[in-house]
Amino acid sequence: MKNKSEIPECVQKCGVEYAFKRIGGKYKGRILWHLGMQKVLRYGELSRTLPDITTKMLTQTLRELEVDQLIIRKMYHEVPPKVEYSLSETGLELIPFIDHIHQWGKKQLANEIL
Amino acid sequence: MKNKSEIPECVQKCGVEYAFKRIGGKYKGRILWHLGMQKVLRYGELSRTLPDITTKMLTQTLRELEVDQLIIRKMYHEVPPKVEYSLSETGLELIPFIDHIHQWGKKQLANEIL
DNA sequence: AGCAACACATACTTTTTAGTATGTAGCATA
DNA sequence: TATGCTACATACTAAAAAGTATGTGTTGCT
Repeated sequence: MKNKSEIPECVQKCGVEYAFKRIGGKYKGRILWHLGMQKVLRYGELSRTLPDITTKMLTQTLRELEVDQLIIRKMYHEVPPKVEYSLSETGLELIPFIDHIHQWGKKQLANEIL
Repeated sequence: MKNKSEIPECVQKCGVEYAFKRIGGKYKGRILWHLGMQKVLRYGELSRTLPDITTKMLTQTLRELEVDQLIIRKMYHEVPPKVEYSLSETGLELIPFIDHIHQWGKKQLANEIL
């Protein structure tokens, strides 16, 4: 499987495939979820909220989400710098689904403990 | 981050984190989706439905889903062998959400083309 | 002059995930 | 005897993702 033309059309056009590529990263779901709850978060706030994510991965993941237009990055030209992240329109549309999956996950976790 | 005890509690208990681990693989979403539509599929049928997945990855992914109790594997002791896959109760609960994300993905794909 | 504040960047290494190629079982049919 | 059918297994390699450690810029404060 070398180039795009060799991949069957049905695969390229699959919404599930496409969606999972955009939100399937290790941390993307959680970042989107927190932005969905808090509306606006600064870089440092996100970092403290998700302490297991290294700054490298946090920055990288935020960039990907920005390029994919799921989040909006607003920077203030101040010193020390200030950057705020929030969901875009498209990102907002994902919140109901992330909520669904969150409920499901909580339920599963609860069952595991029993 | 070496062992579980070093990971903050809030992270371990996060339903979003947990859910993405279960269904976040490269192919898991699509496999679940197809099983959701077709109810029951044999190994070969799945393989033909998802031709870009190698047999190694298909088998491996199906095993993971089975261990996670999202799908059910039913084997018939015949020659040549016959194995049927279907969603479990828990797996079924994911269908509305996969449907949601499928709609979202289709919409995004449509926008991209314009 | 030195340090803190904040949001990163970068080089390098390790780990994880996926791909390639080939092999297996057991029976039926040519 | 050879081949096909089906659902895999396994060894090895390559690629992708993540982790570690360290560095950067600007300004105000001490």
